[in-house]
Amino acid sequence: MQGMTGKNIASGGLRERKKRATRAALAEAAVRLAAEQGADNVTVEAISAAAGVSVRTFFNYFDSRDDAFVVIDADVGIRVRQALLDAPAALSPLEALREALAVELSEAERQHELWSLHAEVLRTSPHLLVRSLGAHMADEAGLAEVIARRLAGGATDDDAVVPPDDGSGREQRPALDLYPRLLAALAGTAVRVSAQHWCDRQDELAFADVFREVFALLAAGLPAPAR
Amino acid sequence: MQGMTGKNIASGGLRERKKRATRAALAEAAVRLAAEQGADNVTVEAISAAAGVSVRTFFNYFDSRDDAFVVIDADVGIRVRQALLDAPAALSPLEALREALAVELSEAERQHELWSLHAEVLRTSPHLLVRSLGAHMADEAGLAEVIARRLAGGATDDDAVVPPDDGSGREQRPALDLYPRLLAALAGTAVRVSAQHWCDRQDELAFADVFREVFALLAAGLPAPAR
DNA sequence: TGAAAAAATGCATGCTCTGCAAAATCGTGC
DNA sequence: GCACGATTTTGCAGAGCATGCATTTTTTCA
Repeated sequence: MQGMTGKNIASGGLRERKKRATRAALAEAAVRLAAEQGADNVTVEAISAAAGVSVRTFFNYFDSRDDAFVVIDADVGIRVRQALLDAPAALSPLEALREALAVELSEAERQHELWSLHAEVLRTSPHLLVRSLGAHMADEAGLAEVIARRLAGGATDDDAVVPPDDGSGREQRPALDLYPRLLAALAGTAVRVSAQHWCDRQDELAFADVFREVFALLAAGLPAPAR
Repeated sequence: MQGMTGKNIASGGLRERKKRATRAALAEAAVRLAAEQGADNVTVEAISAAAGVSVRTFFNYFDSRDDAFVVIDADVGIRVRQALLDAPAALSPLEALREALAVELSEAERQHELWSLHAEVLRTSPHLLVRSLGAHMADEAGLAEVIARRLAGGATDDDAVVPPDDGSGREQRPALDLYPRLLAALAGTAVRVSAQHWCDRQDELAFADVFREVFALLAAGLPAPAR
């Protein structure tokens, strides 16, 4: 494996691919085991064994055991933000938001079985549902930032994806404006509500369609940006 | 428990009052300690000691250490739901919701210092912020249920407060309608966004006022119920 | 006051999570 | 191919979290 002189294709080096694989394996193992025997009865040891790594390695990938149940796809947040930045300038912030999320949700529906199990796990252990909800909303902050950037006037300087908040909380940010936050909150709300609704009537409708409907309902009243 | 010589006044027996006090003491101790030395460096032992109870007792009140940082007021959810049920029938669901929450937020502002500390703790440890956000949203489900009841036609049969979801998840509920959920989600969103905004411009504005403004912005577009 | 109910406590136990250092693996230049 | 630096994995030890159970203390009410 030497001649890899120029191979930073889609996924990046081999090392990174392996990391993604390991992470995905851990997350999937966690969800499957939890669906079988209940999340509370699944130890980190069992998850690690199922994924073929050591316990210590598990904690190199997840901050806590519950994270493995909650964070199925670690960088969905990054992808959405990137999609927002890449969206054609002609789209209003709301439209761009709607499209970016709809695409992401359609993608998720491809792995229908895994997400179904995930939903079941969350349904049977409210403790994890709370964590999941919280995790979703943590993304809203990053979303608001990107929206603010877009509103501020494209700022196509680099289009480098905004990294997720490192969580240190050190850096005092310049007090985000209200409107971007409302947009982000609305988007998050739409995702959440449609997820709930979709979970109830599972298989009857396409997730993305439910989402578009809910999004439209919520968005109908938001005043247009001042610009 | 038949005698009960007419003493179930506002606070209910002495026993219950003591429990509330202990719980409050633990929560306050947790927040103060966390604000001082960082949440990560606060052990359950320290919290328990500060509140004057044993470690084992701590876990009789909170399911986990983090809960003590997050759940400052355990039954705010119950109060809001009760307020919704008690609200005059003349008010639209949105108005009732807005008033109930505004009252609650004003109450919270009375203990301004404690909430300030709480906000600081959440700001400095994102881990807890996620939990807090999740906890808020767990309330939305209960809220949606009460709203649905109100929409369904008052149903003043008993006006007994709806107990918080026991979290067992056993009972398959009859698939809540979409509209109540949207209303609940909107309310939760308003609380969250206004809390964020208020945290940035601390002391400049009254929390309740920010909330009303945000609520109005969000509500402006929600279509009226179909009935 | 005395008995029943509820709460607090101590103890034992298993699991979670972190820091540290050694071993295995990967990426790269030669 | 091979060696060297960088990254990742792993084991181990230790602190802290969380729960079940039996016991003691407190509250309630007759």
